[in-house]
Amino acid sequence: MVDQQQDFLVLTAVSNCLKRRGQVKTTGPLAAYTSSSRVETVKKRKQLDEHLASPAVIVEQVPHSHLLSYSGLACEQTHTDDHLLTTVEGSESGDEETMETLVAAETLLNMDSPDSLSLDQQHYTQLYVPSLGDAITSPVTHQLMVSVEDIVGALSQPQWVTLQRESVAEQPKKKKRGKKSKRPESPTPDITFKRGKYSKGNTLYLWQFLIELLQDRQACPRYIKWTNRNAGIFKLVNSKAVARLWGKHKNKPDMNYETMGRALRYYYQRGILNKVEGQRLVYQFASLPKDMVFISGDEDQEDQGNHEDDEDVPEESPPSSDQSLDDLASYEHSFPPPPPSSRPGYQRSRQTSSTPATAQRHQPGPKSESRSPAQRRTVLRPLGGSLIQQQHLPIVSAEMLRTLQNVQSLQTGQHGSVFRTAQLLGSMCERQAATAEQTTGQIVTLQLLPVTCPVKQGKLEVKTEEDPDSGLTRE
DNA sequence: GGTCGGAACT
DNA sequence: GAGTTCCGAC
Repeated sequence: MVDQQQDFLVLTAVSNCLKRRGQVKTTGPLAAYTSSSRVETVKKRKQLDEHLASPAVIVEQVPHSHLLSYSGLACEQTHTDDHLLTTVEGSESGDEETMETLVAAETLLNMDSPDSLSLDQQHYTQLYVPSLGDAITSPVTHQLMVSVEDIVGALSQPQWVTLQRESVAEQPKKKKRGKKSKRPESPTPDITFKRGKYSKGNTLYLWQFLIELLQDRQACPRYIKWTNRNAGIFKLVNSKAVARLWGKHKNKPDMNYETMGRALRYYYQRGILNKVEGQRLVYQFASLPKDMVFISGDEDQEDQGNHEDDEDVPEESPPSSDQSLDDLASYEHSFPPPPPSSRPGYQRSRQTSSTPATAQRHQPGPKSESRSPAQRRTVLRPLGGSLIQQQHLPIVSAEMLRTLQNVQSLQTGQHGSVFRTAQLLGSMCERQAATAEQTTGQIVTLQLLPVTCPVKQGKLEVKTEEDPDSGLTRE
């Protein structure tokens, strides 16, 4: 039984990892066991014990299953389908309101569903180590585009990077007319989030929302896109659509770009955003989470400082800014939000999180508070050491590796079964890398493949499957 | 139509 | 506190 539970320790983490990556669903006792609900942990462990004799986990590819995680729904496809059939409420007349009836928008906006996990919860993997007696909440790193080396290095690196200001932004900002703002500076949040900060309501701040969109293949680059991802510069390709989505998220049906833009402008004062002058609808994050997921082809080719990472061709031609909001309809109909594992900025250590602004405070340079427009120019450092991998090659989740690290830190004698499992998984990753390197001739990051992990009598069997995306075949 | 920031408001 | 709404000016 101990071995079984230890295997579950690994399987739980693996399952969580895969679910966040949107590649799997879990059913059976493990699905419950891997719930992030701490309250239910003990109860579910009992369920686990009762079901250990039966096949404990089914891991399989689920199209768009990450949408479930994104919206905090249970990882059941049937549930998904039901949800996808839901019609967004508040349909209004007029062409611009077409999007209001779109299904996927609600999915996006269900990010703050009361049923959804808090961001904190989503980013913690709960490991139950029977021999330790208590549930251990292990901070996990969600990093989709990373190399193994980067992952290792990341564990001791700051979670936010301060972004460089483009040269165009070095121009002194024109002095605004009128009096100096008497509005008190809202204190820039500290670099460390208190756990549970987002648990109430799960409402995203606007900057978080934008980052979410920038990591969503359906929104980026269609409605919002990077124009220079290394500098954190993005453009609201379809400002109306973005504002509409924001309004939907905030339950403000009258939201428009003018209003949303005011909120964005307040970010100037707080050092969260900069305006890229001379370019309409173009803003810059003062800093970005290091676990940003950059969607392939979401960056303007002409604006890239570094083209090494741009072998990807945009999947779709970016629309014009005045693109009909009907386009948003197609987006929302097909909207598959990114898996939680790719959620930005919320790379939680045990009790920390951060806003871009707060991260900046930890960088050399002017304080983010009370900065003059000229002071807003962010002191940049290159992102060469970033976790963000420059090439979009097969990857392995950092969470997975973290899990392996956690497992491997255990005592061999006490957790032999866990060790064996970790070794098995580790060797699987190595084989993936070797195969990929042979195929591409490049240094390759690892991608965790969909795996089938039936538990039989306390032993883990891992079968890899062909990865339909990479074209690489594994044993 | 985008941008800006003050002011009052939620 | 973090926007939202409205506004006049550019």
